[in-house]
Amino acid sequence: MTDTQTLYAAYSGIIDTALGALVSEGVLPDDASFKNVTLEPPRDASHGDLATNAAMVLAKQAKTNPRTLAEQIAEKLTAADGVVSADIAGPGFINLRLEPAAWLNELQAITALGDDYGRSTIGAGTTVNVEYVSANPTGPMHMGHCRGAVVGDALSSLLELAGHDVTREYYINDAGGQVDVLARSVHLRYREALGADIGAIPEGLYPGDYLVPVGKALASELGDKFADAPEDEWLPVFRAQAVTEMMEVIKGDLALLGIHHEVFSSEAALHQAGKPDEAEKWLRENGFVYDGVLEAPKGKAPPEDWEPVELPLFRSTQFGDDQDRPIKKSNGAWTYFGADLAYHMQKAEKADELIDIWGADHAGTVKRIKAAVAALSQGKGKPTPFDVKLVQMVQLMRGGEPVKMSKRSGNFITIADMIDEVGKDVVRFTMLTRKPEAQMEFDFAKVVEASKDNPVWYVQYAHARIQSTVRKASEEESVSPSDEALGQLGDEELTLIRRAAQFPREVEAAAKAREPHRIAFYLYDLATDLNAFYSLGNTALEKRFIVKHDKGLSAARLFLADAIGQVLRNGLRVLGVEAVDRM
RNA sequence: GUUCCCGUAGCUCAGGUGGAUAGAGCGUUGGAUUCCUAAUCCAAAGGCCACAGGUUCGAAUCCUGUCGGGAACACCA
Repeated sequence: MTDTQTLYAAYSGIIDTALGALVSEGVLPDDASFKNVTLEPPRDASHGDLATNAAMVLAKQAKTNPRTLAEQIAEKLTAADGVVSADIAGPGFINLRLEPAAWLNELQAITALGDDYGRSTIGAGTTVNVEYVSANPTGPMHMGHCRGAVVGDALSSLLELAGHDVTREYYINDAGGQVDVLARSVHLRYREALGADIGAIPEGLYPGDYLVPVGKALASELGDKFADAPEDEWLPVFRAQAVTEMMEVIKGDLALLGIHHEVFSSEAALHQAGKPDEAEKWLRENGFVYDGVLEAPKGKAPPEDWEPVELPLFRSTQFGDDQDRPIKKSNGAWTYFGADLAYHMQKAEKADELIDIWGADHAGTVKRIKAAVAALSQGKGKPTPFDVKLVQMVQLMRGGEPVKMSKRSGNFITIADMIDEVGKDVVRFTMLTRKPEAQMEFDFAKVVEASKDNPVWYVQYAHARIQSTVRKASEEESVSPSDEALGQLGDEELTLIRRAAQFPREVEAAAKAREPHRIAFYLYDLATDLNAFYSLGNTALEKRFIVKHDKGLSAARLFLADAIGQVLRNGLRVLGVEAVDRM
């Protein structure tokens, strides 16, 4: 092996070669598909080093039964380099036993590849646009935005590691009614800054103190020329200014989380560029948009002012939606959906694939936007895969009690508050310790606990332990180990190496499934193995990483420790969590 | 009423797009330290994978229905 190749990649290749040989021998058909063939650790380590389901998956295509095919595959595999034996077990699994050096090579691969260990090419350089956060620019980020932000960012990093070219994008909703409300709220603060007595903030405006400085800035910049002017004179000015200020606030909050988007797209700019009109024109020509009358809302009392009106409707029912959806309002303005549809068309022009991360409260709009992307991208001859990931609610707790929040008074828990209290790493890691589509609790007391019950702490602790050990080593112990020394590593070390070797597979599986949380769980398992091995040294001095009077063995163990540390770092980097050296 | 998500050990959760005997942590019980970081480790007990059907060599995983929990059902964003 001249190239540095990871173990699973190498043996996947060997299996492909064996299967290829069977194709040329006519055992398997020429058009056999190997796509469901997997190579994985056997259920029980005593079965061997690697297991493949190839025979079971391909039996049908070979028109034979799994065990017969398994024998033919096993024969080829036994002859392969580095394979000691290939046994058939259960319904047709093939268990491979490897020469011990195979695993030791993996350690060398980890060290040689360093930060690139785990990097994959399955993404094949395709471009993926991940849109996440996209919080309305009306105030600081609060708790509700946090999970989607972290999941989107970790997913982006994961896809990059898996070989995709990722664009992180933020959609600024700066065109709807809520930014007018923002502008009015700022105007009030502006008058306040000029000395007016504004009294209580009226119902329907944003009451938060964070607008006070914006008002002050505008007062000193503009003087009092808009203090008593009619609204239509100052509204555009205040709106633009307020959105700019709020985006600065939001970018600051995101930076606290370690998140940086490459692209910020403005809804207002989209309108100015006439994108929604373009989209509508195309959709009408192709029969996806027609003028029609909406049905009254079902299942609950219709709004008092509801009356049937003819609107331009998008045929989302063709794609499984309950009803067709309006792209324009009766006053002629675009609906959010109308603009969003054009926005996705714009994104699809620049990327091979789109992913949106949304809060679960938007679940009801998934069908229509997926329908729109399907209609537009297929129609334009470039079908673009598009996935919407919904992140469920986070319930904030403190010592088992729900944290009360009142959005009305502007007294909500901001992301800045959270990070201030528990730190960025804790927030990020904790958000990734549950699959996103399940609801979760975030307990301020629990997440800072220093115990095995707290995954963030536990994983960082494992890394700090390794670093501490490495620091303790003498110069002769810190050298590259000889082959003989590496050969002294036994079963207990192998358990650890086996787990480490899973990392590249874990990255690929997580990337394919678009599930960054798997990396968090993997790291926890790796940390468990590390701590288990480390503890052996508490009762048996000869099992420590650093063994007195045995420089060779110490060098081999330290080499192992270093490799595990490298894998922990690589995984934590995907999650955007610091790998600390001391705790 | 409709749509979406969830239902796995007493509790909190994993479970690699169908594979071998169902996995962790907490809690319970019993152990381990001349410690390179014990904020740790080892072991035991604990399961009708909500329920009922279906698909096939094989289902916690896929399909249908039922029951529970959550969320959303504007021309709002």
